[in-house]
Amino acid sequence: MAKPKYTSHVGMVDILPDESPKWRALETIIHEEAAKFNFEEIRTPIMEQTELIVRGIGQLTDIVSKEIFAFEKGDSHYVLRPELTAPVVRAFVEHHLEQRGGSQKLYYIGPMFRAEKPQKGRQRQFHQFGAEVIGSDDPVADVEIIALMIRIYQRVGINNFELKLNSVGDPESRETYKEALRSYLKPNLDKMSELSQKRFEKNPMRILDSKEPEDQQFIESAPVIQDYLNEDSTEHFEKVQQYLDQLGINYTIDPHLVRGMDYYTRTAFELISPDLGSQDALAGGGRYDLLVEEIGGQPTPAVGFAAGMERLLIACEELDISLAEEKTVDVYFVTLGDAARTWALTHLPKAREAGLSATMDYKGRSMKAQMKDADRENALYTVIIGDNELNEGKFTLRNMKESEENSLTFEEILEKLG
RNA sequence: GAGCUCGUAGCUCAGUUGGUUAGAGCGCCAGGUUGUGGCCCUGGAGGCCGUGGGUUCAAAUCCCAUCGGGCUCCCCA
Repeated sequence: MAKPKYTSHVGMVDILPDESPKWRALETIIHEEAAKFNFEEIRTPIMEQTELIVRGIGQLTDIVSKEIFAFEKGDSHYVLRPELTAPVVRAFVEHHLEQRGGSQKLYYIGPMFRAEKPQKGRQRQFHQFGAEVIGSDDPVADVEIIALMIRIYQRVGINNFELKLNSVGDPESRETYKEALRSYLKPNLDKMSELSQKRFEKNPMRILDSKEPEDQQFIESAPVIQDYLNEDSTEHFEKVQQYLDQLGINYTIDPHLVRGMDYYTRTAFELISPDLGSQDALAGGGRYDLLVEEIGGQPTPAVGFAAGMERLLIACEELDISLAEEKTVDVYFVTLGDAARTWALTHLPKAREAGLSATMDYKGRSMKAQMKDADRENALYTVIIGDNELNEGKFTLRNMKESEENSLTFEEILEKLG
């Protein structure tokens, strides 16, 4: 096929009319379930200051080091947001949302941008929904976040997934653990992957996440963080597990689960789907008790999740779940002649005021073509308007499914369909 | 950043060891029915065979490059 003159950028895809209904259906589910959990929606700009994202997510993370779309204009440094936790926290601090009292329970839906090579379940512009509880360090908040996340998948009809859970500790526990990890890894460091060697000093925990084959033997018998958690973190982690048990939410503890953003503390979790192939993470999240302060606010504990909408929709495809029903239009005005077209144009608003969806042909085509169009548009009814009908004030109402016709006044038609 | 693979009509794809005007199904438009959709029949529009270069009397077909898609590694949603 000859390439069109203009195309969308690599990894940035159009959501076309045949696809948009399922997106809208998914968004409706997210809004409804978030509302049931009493979360409020927040919408932040697509672009943020580079410094916020770098500080918030971490200089050494993959996201910041190689996946950021950034550019300058005048003195301002812009980035297209790669995730929304840091921006939401920025908004929380900037607008003093803590003054609203209680814990802020916020959720969002929107596009994110990461400059990666696209593949299945990975686009450069992709969409996430997510939720954050800012201002509580209670394990109840962690569990409510997880419950909301899972609830949305269940509403959609996706039930086969695995929840992986870990605690990455508070700063104190983490330092002790990192030291233990370093002394364990050090003797063999030269046998490990280049990537792991690079991470050794600054972020040795990410080594646990490595998939490099040469690293595996060392990772397997590495010390686990659970043994280094202090009393507070241990208790928090146990409470989270206890509450999940009480809610009947299944999970597996994965001591090697370390997430890609530096800001996580204590609870970390991921939702994995066997229906996705290589990019199998449906959603992920955790607690980030230090981020608010890092960004310039008062020390404020928080926890949240983010979920990939494309991946959710891929899972739906695999599971034959259809989120949206076939589109229909209530009534299609079929016109014969100019007088009929004028009549139709001026009566469409009346049908719409009566609560019906209503349309007509825009191209002055033959009756047969109009009927065909009405069929293609899944019109429930057609109203046939010609000279006879205009003279008598009665129109032919055709039920397209039953192929039955009645001769009725316009008022009778509205009453019947309304 | 690395690897594999594929680019022929709007879509899904045929195209025989290179050989005349490049095909099918679906979709689109129109007619068969001068006021009736779906089924059927007939016809039509629509392709510089991704792009550029090379080999050859001759290239959709062979070679090189390039761009784009898909998949994979890394990492993440």
